[in-house]
Amino acid sequence: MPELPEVETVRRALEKRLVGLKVTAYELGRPTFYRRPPAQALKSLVGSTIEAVRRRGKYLLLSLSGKQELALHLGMSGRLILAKANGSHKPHLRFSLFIDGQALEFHDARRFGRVGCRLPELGPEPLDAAFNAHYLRQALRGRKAPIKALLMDQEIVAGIGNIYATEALFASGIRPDRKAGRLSAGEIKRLGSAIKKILARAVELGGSTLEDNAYLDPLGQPGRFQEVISIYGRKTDPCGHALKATKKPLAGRTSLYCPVCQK
DNA sequence: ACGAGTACCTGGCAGC
DNA sequence: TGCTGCCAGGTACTCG
Repeated sequence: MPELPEVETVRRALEKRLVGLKVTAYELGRPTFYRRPPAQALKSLVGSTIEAVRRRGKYLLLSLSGKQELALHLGMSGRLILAKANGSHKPHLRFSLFIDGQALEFHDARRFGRVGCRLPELGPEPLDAAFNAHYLRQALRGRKAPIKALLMDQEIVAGIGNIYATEALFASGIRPDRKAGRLSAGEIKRLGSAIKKILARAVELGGSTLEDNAYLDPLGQPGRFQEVISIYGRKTDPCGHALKATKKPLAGRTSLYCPVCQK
């Protein structure tokens, strides 16, 4: 599932291959009713040059000449693929941008992705200095929601989803259903550092590609963070303890933890 | 303001 | 084997 490390990996690949090139055409995939890509927004890009590829949280931003910007969210199954410009016609292709002999294709089986969307309010980037123990303490103060739900709240910190929230809580020894406002200063400090460490490592390894292959980079390469994942999608933790799921889902998500290592 | 719950979509898989 | 039904996920919405 694309979270910050996966989107950042996509960003780097596109930046390397697309900056300075011109959009020559676009094409919509098979018509759909649910979240149809806005043809107008794509059309207005034709003739513009890609000046930068940026990222904010899980959003990818194509900055083009003429102050144009196209925001993309991959949802859970969205995939950006760089292909030869003759264009493929896979069933889940939603649109293609033709860029100097290449095609940038947006495929999205489950159609949770968004194109040409406006960015919502987003909290700090977790790898920036502004995201630190002090900030996190302020943000969690008095909150009664489970800590995992707040880690996945994009207004508190941008870019974390189920995989990295699960891993960060395991690494800092905190149960996902603890009330956020009840964490000690020490726990918050550990949690903040764990988030930074895990996300930075995941970016280095090119993100996580789980068994379902939901995520592949624009050249079709899988990430390697799944090789060092401690508990997400596993049955036992690295010590061999059987993992448990919380009784209630948190923020609507099943939540895995180690009943021995997480307090 | 906050927390909980739900709809949206569809491939894949468990269970019959 | 073939079917049904449920689950996964992020966001935006509603409701209390």
